[in-house]
Amino acid sequence: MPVALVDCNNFYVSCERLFNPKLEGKPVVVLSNNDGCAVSRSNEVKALGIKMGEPWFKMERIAKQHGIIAFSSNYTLYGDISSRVMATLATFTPRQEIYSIDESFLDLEGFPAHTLQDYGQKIRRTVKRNIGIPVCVGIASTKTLAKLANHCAKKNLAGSEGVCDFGQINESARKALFQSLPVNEVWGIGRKITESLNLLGIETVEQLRTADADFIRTRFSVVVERTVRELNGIACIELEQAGTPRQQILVSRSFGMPVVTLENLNESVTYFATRAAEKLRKDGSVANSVCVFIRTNPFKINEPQYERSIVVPLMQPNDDTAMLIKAALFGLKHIYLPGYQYKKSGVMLMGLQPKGVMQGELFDNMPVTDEKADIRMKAIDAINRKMGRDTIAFAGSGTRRSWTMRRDRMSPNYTTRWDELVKAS
DNA sequence: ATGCTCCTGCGAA
DNA sequence: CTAACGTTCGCAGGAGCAT
Repeated sequence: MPVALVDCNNFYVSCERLFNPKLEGKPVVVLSNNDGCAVSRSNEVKALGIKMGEPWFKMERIAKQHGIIAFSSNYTLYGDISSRVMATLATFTPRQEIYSIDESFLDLEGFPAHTLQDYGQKIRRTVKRNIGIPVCVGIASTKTLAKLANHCAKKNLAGSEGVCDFGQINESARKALFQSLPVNEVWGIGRKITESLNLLGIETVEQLRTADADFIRTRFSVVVERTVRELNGIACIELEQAGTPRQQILVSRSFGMPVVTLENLNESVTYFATRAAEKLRKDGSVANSVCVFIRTNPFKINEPQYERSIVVPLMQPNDDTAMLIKAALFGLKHIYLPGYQYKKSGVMLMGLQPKGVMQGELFDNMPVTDEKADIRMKAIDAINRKMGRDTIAFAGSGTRRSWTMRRDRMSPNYTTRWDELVKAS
């Protein structure tokens, strides 16, 4: 019954601080790709009123004023730290769901109820000692409630000291707490649904919990109905353990500067298709179609706008980079129009299925694996894994890459590159 | 009336 | 100096189509 949600505090900022302790106590922010928006904020930055997702250029003035230190996002570093945290958390439960780069659900079924608060503290201490990352723990009878409990732990509500176990608070305290929490704090209740709920007079978590589930289902959806039931302690959302492969793979980026020519778009699309194909093979899947899209900058309202995508079916379900690039470029040629300032492109692999058991209708449409291509891609993957990305690349992805994203504020890859670690020290 | 595929909207981190 | 606003994934529901 009981489940814990462990969530790292200000995760990307905490990763940066791990290798640069001078950042402790200072206002630190990590920016999204292309140094665009704030995606992780230290408590000092939050206190300055800077919101999640705020564009960097809008906060630059206040940032200079208060000495905010900004980093480009270093996903190689965060991914590596994340896997260490997750491995540590795995030792605390027989069943773990890694929900995101900085969050994990732990099944605590069978653990004595009165020991859970201490167990949560033990988890915090261990992660802090072994990895150095601060985390908060929420414990409750459903995943939705555990998320909410985690929020309370983060805000230090109900005297939680980093761990909040809803099983340990009495009914009247729980009610008061839920009445004080706005409904948008609930997992699954975003901007739009909050607006609609507010129009119906539902503004607090307690009001949503006591709402009529059938009414909520007809007025909203089965998803929101499940949320209401979960708030009442009825588990509707299963713990998902790793194993189910992805159904689609998307690789896309905004460009550091506007792109006009088909040649440059070709380069970017070749590069993205290459990255996507690597993920596909890592999953052990094949794709049956490739979607490619391009678009101008929607924030430049005075410039002519254009956005288009196209799906290119493949003859056979496939995981060969060369074939996927070919399909993507074929699609791009059809949707490209000259004369626009393009800001972004992307490649999506769709109709994914496991490579091993590609089902065919007996004779018709039987997938034939191209063994030579297979061996070629395996060799390239192995070399790039060992020697670094793009040691062997497809020529079409270019070498100057004028379109690559801005990353002016990168920290070194402390844990994955010896040379960068040495330079940093 | 029923069952599909495709597309869009929404939410999450 | 200016201009500068993320990425990736799954799910549900409705539209459109075929049967």
